Amino acid sequence: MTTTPRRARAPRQSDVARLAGVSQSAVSRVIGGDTDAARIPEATVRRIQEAIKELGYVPNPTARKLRTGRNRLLGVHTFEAVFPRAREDFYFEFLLGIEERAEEIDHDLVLFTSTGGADGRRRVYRDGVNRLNVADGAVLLGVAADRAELARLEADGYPFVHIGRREVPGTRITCVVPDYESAAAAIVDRLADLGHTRVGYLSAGIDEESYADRRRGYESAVARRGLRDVSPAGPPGPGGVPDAAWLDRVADGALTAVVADAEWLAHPFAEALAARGLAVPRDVSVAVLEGVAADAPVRWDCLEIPRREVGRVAIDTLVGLLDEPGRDVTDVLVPCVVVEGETVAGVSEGSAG
Amino acid sequence: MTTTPRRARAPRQSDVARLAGVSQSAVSRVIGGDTDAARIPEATVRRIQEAIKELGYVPNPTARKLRTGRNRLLGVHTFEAVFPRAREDFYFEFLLGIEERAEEIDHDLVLFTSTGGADGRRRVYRDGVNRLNVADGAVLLGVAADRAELARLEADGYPFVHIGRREVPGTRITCVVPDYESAAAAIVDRLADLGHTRVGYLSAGIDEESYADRRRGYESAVARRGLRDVSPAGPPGPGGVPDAAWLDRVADGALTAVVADAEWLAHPFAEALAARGLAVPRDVSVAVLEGVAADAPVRWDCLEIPRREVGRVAIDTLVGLLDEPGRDVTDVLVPCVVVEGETVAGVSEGSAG
DNA sequence: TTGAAAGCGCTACCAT
DNA sequence: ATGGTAGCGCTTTCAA
Repeated sequence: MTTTPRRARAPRQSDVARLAGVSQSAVSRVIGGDTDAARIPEATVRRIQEAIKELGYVPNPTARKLRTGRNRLLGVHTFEAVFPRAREDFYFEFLLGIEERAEEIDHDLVLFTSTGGADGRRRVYRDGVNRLNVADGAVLLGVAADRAELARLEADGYPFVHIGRREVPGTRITCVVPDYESAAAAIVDRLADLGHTRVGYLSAGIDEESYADRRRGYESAVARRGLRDVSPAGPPGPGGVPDAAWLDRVADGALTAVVADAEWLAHPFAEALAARGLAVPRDVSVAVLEGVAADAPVRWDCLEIPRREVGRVAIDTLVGLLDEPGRDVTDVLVPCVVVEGETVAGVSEGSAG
Repeated sequence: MTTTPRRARAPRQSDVARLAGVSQSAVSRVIGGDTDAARIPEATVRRIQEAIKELGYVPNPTARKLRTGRNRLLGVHTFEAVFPRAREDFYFEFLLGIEERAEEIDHDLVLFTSTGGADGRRRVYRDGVNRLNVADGAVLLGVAADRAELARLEADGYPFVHIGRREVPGTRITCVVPDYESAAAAIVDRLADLGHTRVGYLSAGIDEESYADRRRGYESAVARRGLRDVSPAGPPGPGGVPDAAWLDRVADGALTAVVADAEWLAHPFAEALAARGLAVPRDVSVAVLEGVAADAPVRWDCLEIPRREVGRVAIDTLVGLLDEPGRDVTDVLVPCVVVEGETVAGVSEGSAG
């Protein structure tokens, strides 16, 4: 048995060319499948392919990338968590969609993992080096995206898309986002269809784009349907309990339906109602504007956030950006599904007014 | 406000050089920190750094890699599973160690994710292309490592280490492995120290290197300490229940201690003993040659597999390979800790003999 | 139909 | 101390 020397130099196109008795460019063309443009005779192609096989030649992706700017590598950068850990549920479905779609379109994925700061937050730029640059472009995700880094990436002309809306003043970044606005509006429409005319919005008070989207959808639908908005004035107290004065008004029949932008607001609200002798959905309907685990204690009417689809769309959007660098896409919306649960009902006679 | 043209060409060293009024190689030297070798005056260095800042220059890792063969990118390839899922995941602790160490030595990690086959198994080679090639080297893991791929990688001279021993005939692959052999021997030594002279080995019958390691450690220690080996003849029946005839001999006092190479063998064994009126560890001591969850129903005497440390060592070994391509490392052993539980005791008087 | 050669951005050698 | 330049492996234009 011949002992292969360890760490032998990898064969290059020129080696293949020499063995096949052709020029290096011929080899390149055969590998690139360019046999149409410059018709290479069957026989030559075969000779080259044999040489490739004999030498065990594999193209060098680095050289390819340097030359063409592409290497069919897409980066994925998450701004927090080491390997998907605490937020594993949050990321997981997105990642599945990303992977699934990348593979369908024959791209490889590169997951950038290293943190970079002692704070555990992940950075794109380390010592001024854009680590993502080895990939053709990247999908970024993370609730705590660093806006300065996004802005810099954008200024550097690095192609990327962000999952979740992120607005950075003076910058147009391409985002792929669940369409919370339409979903919130659809829920209000449903309430209106069921006869509700006085509704309220329970806000967690989170200052983030996706929550603004929900609120906007709610407000536009309330206006469009001519409903009366009877939302509490301020943010909830600790534990998500709403303002007591407002609760008393609700107990007096000030509204018949409430929309909460987080599940953890709905629970204390329902309990506060119960304490006042009201029941959900008999007296007040409640809908939640986010996804709720299937095994949750209460089957809230809620949203289903199409995480997987968002991941897939992110890949397609990114590749679109790569193929057409001129394009200026900003938001790509992915529809949410409204899930009917057990907490929304028609207006009961007693509370109609 | 000036509108930056989207997707502007990234600045190169030559741009910096022009702006600073120096040659491109001077720029390269400043960036490479080579100011010692070829003393560049303070003033020049500063001018160059200003130009770098003004232009927002960042080095191109692809070009770097093409030139030097290194880009401080280490690949991680897992042969199965999509994204590392839960904490309990087989991979998780290894990955933590890998990430931790890579970061300490200022390398970035690239997680190769895409499957490649319809079977869901991950491949290194796809259409003959070694996808790992963008990284300087890689750590591979996976219980179902494809030996053919390992052999090919090795033949191609690609630098990699494998976590867990994998033997491929005719090939010397570098493995980082928990030292099961020593650990198994240490456990037997402890049993011998406690007065046990007749012992048995419960094998799950898994045909894998790490199980062979355990058995070897057991057998060498048994021989060295002059113990009598009273192991069951064949593999366990369904459910891990050992051969009944052998159990009867155990009930007759044929041995006083047993070592199991999997936790799921220890349970049915203990139950079978109980059915025959024997107790663990009163009559028979039992040790498990693998890690056991801290919250397991029985606190077995067992091993603690240093997964995190294995990950760290894998990185160091890999980088060692990169720095000294000539070296021919094969197995790197990482010590296991023997965890004392409640299932091993000294030989009781009644069963001594 | 095929080959020669330029050049992607960088590092390092060899001049000055 | 600094600059010119070769060349990493590849794709692609231009000539032959």
